Amino acid sequence: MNRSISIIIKNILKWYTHNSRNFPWRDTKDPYKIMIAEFMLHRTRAEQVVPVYLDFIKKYPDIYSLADAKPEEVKTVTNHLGLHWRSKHFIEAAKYLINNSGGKFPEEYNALRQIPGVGEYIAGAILTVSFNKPAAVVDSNIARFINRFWNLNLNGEIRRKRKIKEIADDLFHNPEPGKLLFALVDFTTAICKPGQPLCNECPLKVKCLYYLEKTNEK
DNA sequence: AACTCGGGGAA
DNA sequence: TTCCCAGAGTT
Repeated sequence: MNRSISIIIKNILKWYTHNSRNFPWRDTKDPYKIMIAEFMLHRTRAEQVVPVYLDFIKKYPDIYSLADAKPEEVKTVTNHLGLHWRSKHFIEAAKYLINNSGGKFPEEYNALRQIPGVGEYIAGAILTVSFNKPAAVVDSNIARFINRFWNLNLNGEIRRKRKIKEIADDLFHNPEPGKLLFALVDFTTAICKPGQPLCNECPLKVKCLYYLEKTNEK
């Protein structure tokens, strides 16, 4: 691990101890609950997901109760959150896990990706949060942070580009990858946010190439 | 690589 | 009013 990576992790985790947000899916390592939360969090504000998530978990506390659910009742989730194509993933994922892995979540990336609706991000979230395994987890916020901090100057769907994934791989190769994910998401929502980032409040600015370039141009 | 999906809060 | 949110599937 190179030196700047370890400094970033240290500072982000330190920032997180004073600035963490509380969400119900952060109180658990249950991969089922992590998956449900992440299904709901697709392009959707976390605050908007909270009541829907709590209601859903109360109604379907585990894989088996969800597998027996009525599709029209599960659809109330996307009635509230939009992106209706997601609604089929809930029951399909539960049935897939029961039929293919005895109702248990696999603990490796390629196997997780076979679950309906589980893409690169959710697979990584489950690995890091539930199983404490290193895996690159790149959402739009983390991609933006990486793009800025190393001044990569990438455009378009930067989240899926190789350079971003390589750096994310280094970042998440640490003892607390799940905690780092939550910390990075909060940090990139509050400080290194889209539009104008709050560089004055950023604990990483002295190392950030975006900040250094910006301040040099003045 | 580019496009689409969507209700809803924030600017 | 516009913008865009803890992405994934498809073309």
